[in-house]
Amino acid sequence: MNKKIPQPTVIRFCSIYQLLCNLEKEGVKKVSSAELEEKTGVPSHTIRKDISFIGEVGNTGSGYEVAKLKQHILNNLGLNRERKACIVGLGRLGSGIIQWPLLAEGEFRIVAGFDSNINTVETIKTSISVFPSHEIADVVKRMGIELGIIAVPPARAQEVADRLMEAGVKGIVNFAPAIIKSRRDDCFIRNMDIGGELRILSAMMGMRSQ
Amino acid sequence: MNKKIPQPTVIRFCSIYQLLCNLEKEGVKKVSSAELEEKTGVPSHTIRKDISFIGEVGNTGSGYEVAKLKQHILNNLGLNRERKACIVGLGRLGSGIIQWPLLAEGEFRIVAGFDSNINTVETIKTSISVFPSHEIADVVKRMGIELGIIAVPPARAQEVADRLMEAGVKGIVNFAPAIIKSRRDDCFIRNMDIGGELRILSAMMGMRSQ
DNA sequence: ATTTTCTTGTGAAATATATCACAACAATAT
DNA sequence: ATATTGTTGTGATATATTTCACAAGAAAAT
Ligand SMILES: NC(=O)c1ccc[n+]([C@@H]2O[C@H](COP(=O)([O-])OP(=O)(O)OC[C@H]3O[C@@H](n4cnc5c(N)ncnc54)[C@H](O)[C@@H]3O)[C@@H](O)[C@H]2O)c1
Ligand SMILES: NC(=O)c1ccc[n+]([C@@H]2O[C@H](COP(=O)([O-])OP(=O)(O)OC[C@H]3O[C@@H](n4cnc5c(N)ncnc54)[C@H](O)[C@@H]3O)[C@@H](O)[C@H]2O)c1
Repeated sequence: MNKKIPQPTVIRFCSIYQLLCNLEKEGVKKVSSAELEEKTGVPSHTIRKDISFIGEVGNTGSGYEVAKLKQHILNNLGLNRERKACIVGLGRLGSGIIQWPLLAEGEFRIVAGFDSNINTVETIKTSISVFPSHEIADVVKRMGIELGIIAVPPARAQEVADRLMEAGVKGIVNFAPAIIKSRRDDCFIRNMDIGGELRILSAMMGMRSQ
Repeated sequence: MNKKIPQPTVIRFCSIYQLLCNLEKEGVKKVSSAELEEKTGVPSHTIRKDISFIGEVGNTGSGYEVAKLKQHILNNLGLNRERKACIVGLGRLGSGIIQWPLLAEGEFRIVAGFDSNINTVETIKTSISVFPSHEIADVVKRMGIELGIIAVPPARAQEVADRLMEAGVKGIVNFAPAIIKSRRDDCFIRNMDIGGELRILSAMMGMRSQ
């Protein structure tokens, strides 16, 4: 363990973590790599290899304890403290998302919203604080915000991302159908675009092989 | 060209396609692999290697014509005809998504919605047809629907996916925070979960290296 | 006309990831 | 007690992907 964890492994861990949360809610106590394969489609030897990067945590002969494996992933992925997030763009999508200020299983909390339209800022009804977007730098630093969610029109996405990075945000989820680039090697970006996902599916369908 | 296109290449093409659409709207006519690197962060040699899988399309010395490269990707990814999609789960998220029946740049059209709550089906105000979810198999076959979007609670996601696959859907975008598995090798699944994306960012942040 | 500057396309090499195969051990059955 | 079955963890191997390096050709400059 403690070697560098491959990126595909990190991404699978995040899926498996969600699965473990759901299993725990169902009252499942133990799970084997074969059962995880059955539920995720990821081959059991890949799952075991993944887990080997974060140390021995299973029981030879009887598999993994759900709670223990979950906690182990939590610790190794740095999810064991709540991180603060903000959202930029309070239109239809953004104002929907802030209705769930707690995200994932409570590992993230949206604490601030921004919009360039002062009218939106003044009239929106929400439980979190909202600000005009020229206050991004101030508020992000003051509140210790580490993550940003972008829900502005595509043509504005890169400039908003640049501002968030400038303010010190270290991770960005972008909902705009625009490819935005990290200009800092200490900030990571994930794009979430339903159109893009449909294109990927469409292309895979045309090639008949996962 | 015409070899099997690697999956990471397919995914990058989908990003680059969106970028080319946006560039075209801005009136940009030509672009080089170095400029694409500047805009996406993907190294120029990777971009050129990717493009080499779909044949020669650039001009030595002067780069790529935006319209031509875009069309070339469109053809090779099988995006050159509109595909029909349906959405299952017409709650807050699902009823929001059907307000945009045309997705991506018009390559996809949502033509039907389903919900298990008959009251929702009867009262929802929308321009697309809605049905109780026991009619999934019928409607999917009748309308020639190829893609499904899942927006039901996580505990219901796998059963809905199974029904869609049974009905003949070949690609699924899942918004529920649940890992769902394809039980058929001719159906592909993409999960879109903001919580999962935040976890991935969080993990990357903890490891300081993309 | 000739030189210089760009740029693509692609085999070859390097790196990263996934798969295999099995020793080691625990649980269960006989 | 012993045999059988089930399961993990991990080196070794195979496969996939990325990066490199440069020939070849077009455009621009001189
Ligand atoms: N709504 C959806 O279901 C959906 C689906 C797919 C993609 N998207 C994408 O998500 C993004 C948001 O969609 P939407 O429907 O909420 O759009 P919207 O037009 O309703 O809202 C955009 C908001 O961003 C604000 N804004 C604009 N420029 C800004 C800036 N520079 N700084 C801060 N705020 C700014 C606007 O004032 C507005 O409130 C868009 O990029 C859209 O393409 C949305
Ligand atoms: N709303 C968001 O912004 C958001 C954010 C993150 C994740 N999600 C996820 O997206 C999914 C939908 O969220 P939502 O807020 O729209 O939930 P919701 O409760 O508002 O809507 C769910 C809808 O699904 C229907 N449904 C339930 N079981 C069904 C079945 N078996 N077949 C067909 N329809 C069924 C319900 O009748 C309801 O209309 C959930 O999994 C949620 O966790 C939503």
